[in-house]
Amino acid sequence: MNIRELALRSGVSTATVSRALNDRAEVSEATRDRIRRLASELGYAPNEPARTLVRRRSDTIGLVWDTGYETLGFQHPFLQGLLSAVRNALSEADYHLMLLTTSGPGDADTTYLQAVRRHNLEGVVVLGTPADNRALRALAASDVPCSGIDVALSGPRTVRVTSDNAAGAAAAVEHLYTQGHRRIATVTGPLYLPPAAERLAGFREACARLGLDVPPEYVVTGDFFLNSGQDAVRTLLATEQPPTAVFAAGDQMAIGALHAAADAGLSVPGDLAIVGFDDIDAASLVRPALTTVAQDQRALGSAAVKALRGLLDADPAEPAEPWIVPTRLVVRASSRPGA
Amino acid sequence: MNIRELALRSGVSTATVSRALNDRAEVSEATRDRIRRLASELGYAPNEPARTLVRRRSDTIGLVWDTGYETLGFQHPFLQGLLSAVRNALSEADYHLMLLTTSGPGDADTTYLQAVRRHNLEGVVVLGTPADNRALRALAASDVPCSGIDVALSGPRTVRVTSDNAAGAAAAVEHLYTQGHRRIATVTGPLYLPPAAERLAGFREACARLGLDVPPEYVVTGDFFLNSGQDAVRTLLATEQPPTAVFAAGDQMAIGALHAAADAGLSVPGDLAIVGFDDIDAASLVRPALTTVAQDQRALGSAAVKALRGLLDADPAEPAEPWIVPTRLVVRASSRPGA
DNA sequence: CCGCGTTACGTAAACGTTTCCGGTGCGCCG
DNA sequence: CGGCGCACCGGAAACGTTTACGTAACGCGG
Repeated sequence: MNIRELALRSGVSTATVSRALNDRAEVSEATRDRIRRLASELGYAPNEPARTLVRRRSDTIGLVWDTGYETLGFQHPFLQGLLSAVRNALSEADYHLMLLTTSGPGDADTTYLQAVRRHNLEGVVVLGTPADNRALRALAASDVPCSGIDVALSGPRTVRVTSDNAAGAAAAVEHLYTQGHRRIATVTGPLYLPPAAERLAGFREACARLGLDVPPEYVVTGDFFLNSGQDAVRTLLATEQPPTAVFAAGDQMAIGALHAAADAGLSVPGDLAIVGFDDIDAASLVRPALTTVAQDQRALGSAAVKALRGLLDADPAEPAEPWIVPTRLVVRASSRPGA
Repeated sequence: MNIRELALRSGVSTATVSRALNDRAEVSEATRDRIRRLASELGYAPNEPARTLVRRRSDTIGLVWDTGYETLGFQHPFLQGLLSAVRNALSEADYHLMLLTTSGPGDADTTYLQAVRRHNLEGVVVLGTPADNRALRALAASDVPCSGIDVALSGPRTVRVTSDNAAGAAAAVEHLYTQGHRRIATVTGPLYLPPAAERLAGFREACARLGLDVPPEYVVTGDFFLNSGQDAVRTLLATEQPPTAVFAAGDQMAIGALHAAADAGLSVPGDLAIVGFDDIDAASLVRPALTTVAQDQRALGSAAVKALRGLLDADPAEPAEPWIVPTRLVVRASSRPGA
């Protein structure tokens, strides 16, 4: 069932059918309706490859997400929600989605780019992948529009969308402050990662604004994993003036902090309040449930495709400015004395 | 840079170039190498839409995954690993991956099918989506090969791949038995879901084989969410002969069980041992860490594409039998007295 | 030397669309 | 009533491949 057959059955030419299905003006309303009805009756589906061949655009964008769990590095805490959000935002804008891969690490360093060119992709969104990937750098350096969530691409047509890490961290501090805490420590992520650095900056800014002293030993760097949070709190509790609250820049570390507090015989939040970042699934499952700075996954996803679409019909000359989406503080038992 | 231009620069015809790049035999080794070198020099990438148009196959399979977190029903516990595994297995087999969507709930009930036909997809794998979806049923009923992970499609060319739920549950029971437990209860998932039913069956089989009595009140049905596990254990502890161990058919319910035990002042695993199923991220984060029946996500993913490929070049007449991939018991503190 | 099989390549026809360039009718203004 | 614009539609050329078919050149047995 192709357009020719449909044209025969409708008694018109293929040109008219094409115009009818694509809502062109040069076709009478009567024949348009007739053709459409017949098309859906016969279950006609236009052949996309043929369309993109002649139109020279595919209405398809690519999705780069290549941190398999095999690479034991940083792993994005909530891919699932992000992916869902990106998918929905794209399908609302009538785009199709194709997953990209560098098949194997030792492969050519242009694989992403190759795939984009082969399929006529109009842009890509990059998700939770370390930016030091060779193929990714080549892609960003090209003229392909790239929108990275939590990853800073450097290239002529790239844009970064991210949560407002600084404001989120600041909100955490303010929350602890209003709960009466004055000695607040933090455990950070690896500071070469932009989100980790921004969260620390927000922490410092809020403390300064509130007039809180932050002695050097109150800032300990972790690696976003559970153990580093546990270790950090252990050393924090061994200081002369232990903090009464700690802000962990990631939920896994925050849960590690929970464990360290329990090991020390401290009650949370009574003796030590704890706030995390991300709102991963486990945050609401642990006991006490974790207060945390939630990232709005849906907003991140749709911002990423909005940013990408902006890139698509923007002047390639002017650089796009980053998209910052707000966070939301979710107060749970780990910081709420009443609970 | 298309094949014509490449042919001009190579001094041969487009036919020869095509043959050289596709490893056809009717081309001399010398010219083949020359053309390939030139192609990679010029950064030539063949136009996939044009290829699929003439070859009538796209080398692309679709991925159905439409349980947004918005539909508050059952959500697959570990999409991330599965997706990664599927992607890797497919790219190793030189297939491309396209994400499908039914844009909106009230849409036509043939959306998946439409997308498959439009893009010439050769098959789809279905992931963590409730099977009562209209669009999904229409897809399964068609002649499109469908491989479902943890979802039983009914149609002429469908296959289901799943963990060995029964054996996994049995392994959990055996483990508890060798730890000395004789009064073992279970909290199940919704029994209309195949995995939940199979896990219960495995539980019963193992108990029978080991000569364990399973009074009716030892089997309580939950909904895979945390609260149901907590409630279940609360009622279990209120029975005349409370169990000394409980097998929860999902990790979230197992964590709920952990909470209920803590609320009752019971120590885990001393007073009550707990085993879960799935090995979600949180399982290793909670305290005590959860013993659980881990599903092998990588194996599930690659089994799904193997099953699909089997479907592709199998006789459509004979029905494919399901693929069962083994589970692995991960023993952690919640069932190990020594810890 | 003729015929024939094989190897290596070229010619051109598809694949299913979209769109440019027309070409009908028809109404309407002058 | 002639001409002109407009609304509607058809013919055909693209888009970039693959591949069936044809055809040279060449080796080789008879």
